Amino acid sequence: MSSFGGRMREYPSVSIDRFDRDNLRARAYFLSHCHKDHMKGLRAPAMKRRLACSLKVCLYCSPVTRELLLTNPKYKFWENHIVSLEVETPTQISLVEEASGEKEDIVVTLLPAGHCPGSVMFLFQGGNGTVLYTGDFRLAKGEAARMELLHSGNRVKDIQSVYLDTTFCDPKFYQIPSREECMKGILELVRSWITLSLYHVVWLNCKAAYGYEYLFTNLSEELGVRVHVNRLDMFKNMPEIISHVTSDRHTQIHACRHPRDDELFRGNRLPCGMISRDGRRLHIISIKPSTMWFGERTRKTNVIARTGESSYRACFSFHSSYSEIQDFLNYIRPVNVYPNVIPVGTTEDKVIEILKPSCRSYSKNHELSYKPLGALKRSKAVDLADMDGGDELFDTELIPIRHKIPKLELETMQNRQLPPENSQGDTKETSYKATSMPTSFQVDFVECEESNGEEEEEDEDEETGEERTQADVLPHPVDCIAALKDLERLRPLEPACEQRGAQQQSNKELPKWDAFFKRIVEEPEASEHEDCCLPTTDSGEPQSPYLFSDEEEFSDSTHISSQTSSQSTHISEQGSQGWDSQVDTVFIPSQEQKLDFSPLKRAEGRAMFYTPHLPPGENRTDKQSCKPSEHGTSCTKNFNAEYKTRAHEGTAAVPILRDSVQLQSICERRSLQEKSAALSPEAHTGSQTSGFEIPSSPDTKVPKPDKPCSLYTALARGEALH
DNA sequence: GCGATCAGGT
DNA sequence: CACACCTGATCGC
Repeated sequence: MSSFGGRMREYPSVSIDRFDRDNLRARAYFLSHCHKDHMKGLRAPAMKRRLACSLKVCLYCSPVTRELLLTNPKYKFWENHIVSLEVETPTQISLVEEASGEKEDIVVTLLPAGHCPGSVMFLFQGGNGTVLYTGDFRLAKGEAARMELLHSGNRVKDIQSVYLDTTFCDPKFYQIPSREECMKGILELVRSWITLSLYHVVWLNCKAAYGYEYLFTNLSEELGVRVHVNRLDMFKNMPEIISHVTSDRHTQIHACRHPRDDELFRGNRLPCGMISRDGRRLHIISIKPSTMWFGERTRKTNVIARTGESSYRACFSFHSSYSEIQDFLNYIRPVNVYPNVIPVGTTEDKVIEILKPSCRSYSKNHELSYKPLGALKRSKAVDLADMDGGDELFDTELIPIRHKIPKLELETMQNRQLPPENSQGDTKETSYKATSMPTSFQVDFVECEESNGEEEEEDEDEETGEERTQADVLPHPVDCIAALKDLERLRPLEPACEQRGAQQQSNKELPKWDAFFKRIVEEPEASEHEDCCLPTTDSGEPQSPYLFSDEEEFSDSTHISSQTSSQSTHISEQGSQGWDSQVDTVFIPSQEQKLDFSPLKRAEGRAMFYTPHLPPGENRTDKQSCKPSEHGTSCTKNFNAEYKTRAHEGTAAVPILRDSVQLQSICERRSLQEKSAALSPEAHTGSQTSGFEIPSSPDTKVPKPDKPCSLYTALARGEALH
């Protein structure tokens, strides 16, 4: 639960996700998502009075959040004060103190947070530096690297502070199966049950909260069975969701609720009271989404656990795991980090201890005590975030600290079998691995991900720190626009790709100095892409016996392995649902495309319920107009057409225009990428494994591809497994 | 009567 | 485990 007080140190005149007490005096409000613990005070009488006395004060949120909020009559009084901002569209906001007329301009950018429909992070840029408020988030490893707007040019922005969702910032939540893994497990369980007969029904025992929608839509899409829910009016303007849920009880998948639903279930009844049309007895199983995690020493097991004759738990998390948080923060490397959540059982100090090594402020203060291995030192490097516009001199002489991984390129890497767009089919695997790369890149990358050793870099920082800060600060709208012009600047794709490849290798080749300090199981950055991701098997580090223990996570449960989901979960930008299928550049078998929950992809047009109102150029409409045969121009046209300055009545929110030439280059690049994908569709269905591959224990056999389904079926029937 | 807070539940 | 929510009791206005 968020304990964020509502205000950031850098921009105290705005309040985020808290609307009581001092926050009542804020010049502007921001809501990251529609969960009650982030809406404290939002419908209080004090806030009602505040709005009644001000024509100008506004609540900024994503279009989906606005929709969800205003569907609830209790929040209707906000209607004329809500400004929805498009995701991934930098927007200038004037913060005016109404009494004095004092004014401060900031630029805010909403970034997809992957927590629930409409959830976003807020990136603020202004006179006091760049700060990121994550709200609640679930981002897979590498997703920060794919967010264009966290970067300037090819590098991550110089971020002063991150206000971070630390819900699972505890090593005991080291790893949580990916969305894809969890979805896959649930899908197969549901499929195995409801295909037994029309009287076999599943009850998804979901909490009353937004965030399960992708579960419903994917089940519905895969199985052709809509999900019964109590209410669906809030989705009336979200066709991607509403087409997969129903108010008709006569369906085999239910996510409806009742105050005594558990009790009803024990009596073999559904919360909605549905019985079969002919009076025959229903066979109901319940699946309760729960966060199952795998601590650093815990052997990975399953995403589904049987907890009773007709009861299952399915792994499901709205929040990033410990290792996902680390990955995120290590990529951003802010100067400061402030936890939004102090999990029970831990303290703020402990959380900060964990996060500090990922912060530059800490690295500076502690660099002398952390010089364990000279070989791992980074070569001279300066983070020129936000300074690179035209600084080619620096670009050639200095090695950026953290490279953006071009979105499409990263996807390529995650798919592993896919070559860079310009390489050829047969040699694709070797072509990128064998590509030479500068040593400095290797060194750089090792440090980016593996260490907190910042000595050399920070030495450099000391000298240039001021300029860096200055460069990142956007004190004036004109400067903002100038800086933002670089947002989409794209560098040749190969280096980042190679870096990643090389990093995967260097993970294995270089000493793991981290292990000298903490007995943490190191997670190879590339583990999501490894066939076997037992974290420590590739290091010389002594193995914890627990790692290979056959101890089960759940003492009295039948397990369903998630090995079924070892195939690619990558989905190209061409989706398969509804509107997507009409696009003439669909290359991927639909089966492959449906299980993807990357917020980035959502933001790109598979946004569906998360970000249905997409920024121009990122959405399906643009994709459609961006066919390979006509790449470039049409996109640019769309961009320009849609990027009109849009002044909100009574507000000063203005989307920042982007450079159309750069936008065109993006379109062209994406089109090329699509072409490339089209040429090698088999690559998408290759042997890529997701991050949650389960290693076999010595006495187990790996089932054949068709086996898991029969396992699920047997489990669903309650049969014993052997 | 309403809201804030807390305890207890899922 | 913890989440995000609900209900009910209590208190203050």
